[in-house]
Amino acid sequence: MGIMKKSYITTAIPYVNGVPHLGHAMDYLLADTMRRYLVRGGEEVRLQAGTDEHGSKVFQKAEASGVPVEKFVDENAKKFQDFIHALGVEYTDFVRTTDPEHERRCQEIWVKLGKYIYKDAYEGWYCEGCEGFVTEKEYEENNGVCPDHQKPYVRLSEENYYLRIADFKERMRSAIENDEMKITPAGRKKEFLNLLVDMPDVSISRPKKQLSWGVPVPGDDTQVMYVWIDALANYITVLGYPDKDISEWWPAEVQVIGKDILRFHAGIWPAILMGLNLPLPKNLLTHGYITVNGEKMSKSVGNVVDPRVVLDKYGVDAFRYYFLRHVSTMEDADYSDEKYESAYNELANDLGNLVQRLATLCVKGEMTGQTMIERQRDDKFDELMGKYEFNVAFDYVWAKVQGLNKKIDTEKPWELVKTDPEKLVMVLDSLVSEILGVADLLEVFIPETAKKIVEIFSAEKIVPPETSLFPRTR
RNA sequence: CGCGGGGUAGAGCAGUCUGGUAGCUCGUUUGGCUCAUAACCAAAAGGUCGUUGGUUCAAAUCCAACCCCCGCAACCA
Repeated sequence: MGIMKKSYITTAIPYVNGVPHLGHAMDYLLADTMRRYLVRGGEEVRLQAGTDEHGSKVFQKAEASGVPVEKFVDENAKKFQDFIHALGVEYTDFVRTTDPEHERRCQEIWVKLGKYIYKDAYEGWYCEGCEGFVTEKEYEENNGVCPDHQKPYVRLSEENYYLRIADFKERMRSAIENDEMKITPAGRKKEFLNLLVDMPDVSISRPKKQLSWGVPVPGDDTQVMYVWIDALANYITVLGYPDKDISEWWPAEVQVIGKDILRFHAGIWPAILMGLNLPLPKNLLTHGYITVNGEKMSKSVGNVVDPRVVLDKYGVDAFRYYFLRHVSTMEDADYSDEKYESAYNELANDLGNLVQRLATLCVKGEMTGQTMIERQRDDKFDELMGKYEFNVAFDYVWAKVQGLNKKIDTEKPWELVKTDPEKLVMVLDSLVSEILGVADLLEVFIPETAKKIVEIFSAEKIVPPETSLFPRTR
């Protein structure tokens, strides 16, 4: 056996301003599915997760709730960690941007990027009440007066540090075009390449008086890092950069992101990496949004679905089943309670019932369990997983589940019990071996259930589970 | 003339890049089965593929024009 191949997978780090969201769940599920798939193929995989904890919004929110900001972010980081665990997602590394090690490493990265950073003035409309700038569009919509403070905006200019994106544009474009850094799906790649043409240099700091809760800019007491370097660098600081040689793990095999943050991960992040002379990630896997009953989730409409509530409804594997099979890996997709329930019924009817009936038949045939001796290669499955079409791959596995139900009907083992005990054993033997093969594939998507199936059909004596895998709810 | 996504069976979708008998899941109807969770299996019904025109032996697919729906300020992934 040679040395195990090593792969690194990352998830976007959520801003701890809010609570876990269905979008975060997609990040974690996709990354975890890929991780399980690679591990199944014999690779050693590190999966990063983390939280983005700086910024004035977090600071203000902590103040408003009367909690010290350190405690506030501790509590919120914990919420996300609990959530990730509840999803059955197993990360190997967790990074918090307020971790002193991360902060120190960010400062070192800033220094290394020195020659691509310059200072310039930002000029815009500013509200003295909000202590913040507004966009030109907001200015026009509010007719030049801040609606919160009834004060007219003033034209103000402030000093910011900028990262010179222009220096890297050409290399970024070619890396994306020739899939050196592959953006999936292809449509988003095109979309971003268009966007890249006009991409301006990016402001990477704020005056300290405006943004106190953040990483100080090295060598300038008056400035604090704005989100970009602080947040994006997490992917490598968690590996130990720049203290450690990270070439074992970096470049990442895949970085999972939502479609809204593609521009930062395809535009700013590669600039940082190039500035540090580090290779670009091999893949950016971009997923869509989840809508609810066909509508965009929004706090003001009040239709935000709390994933933790959904999770509690039928358990973690039902959740994973829905969001990995019935939600397109890359495109937007819809959630509704009705659809969720109907998906649960599929689990119960197709898979739960299959396990139940096959185990019962095995009792009649007095079957002993099998251990899987050799994993079968499955080219079709590998092809789909390789394209990150997880939902299609899941469909493909599900067809195997349905195929087993068909096979039982065709072979009629319950008749063989009376007529042909020898053939019965043969038939059941092959069914057991096939269901173990299916369970092996299912482990990638619904690990808890897969494990139960393996336990049942590899036991010394096969018996149906005491409680069915997915009990009916109505 | 802003940008993007979409319009295929009652519902949700695939197929469009690379033209060749229109497919999947759910639902509906009928039948089968009784090992199983009112499950499972089989068969059937159901579509002028948004509209119009063009290219072609052949168009859901390629080309052109048009119509309709949904996103694109902020909270928010």
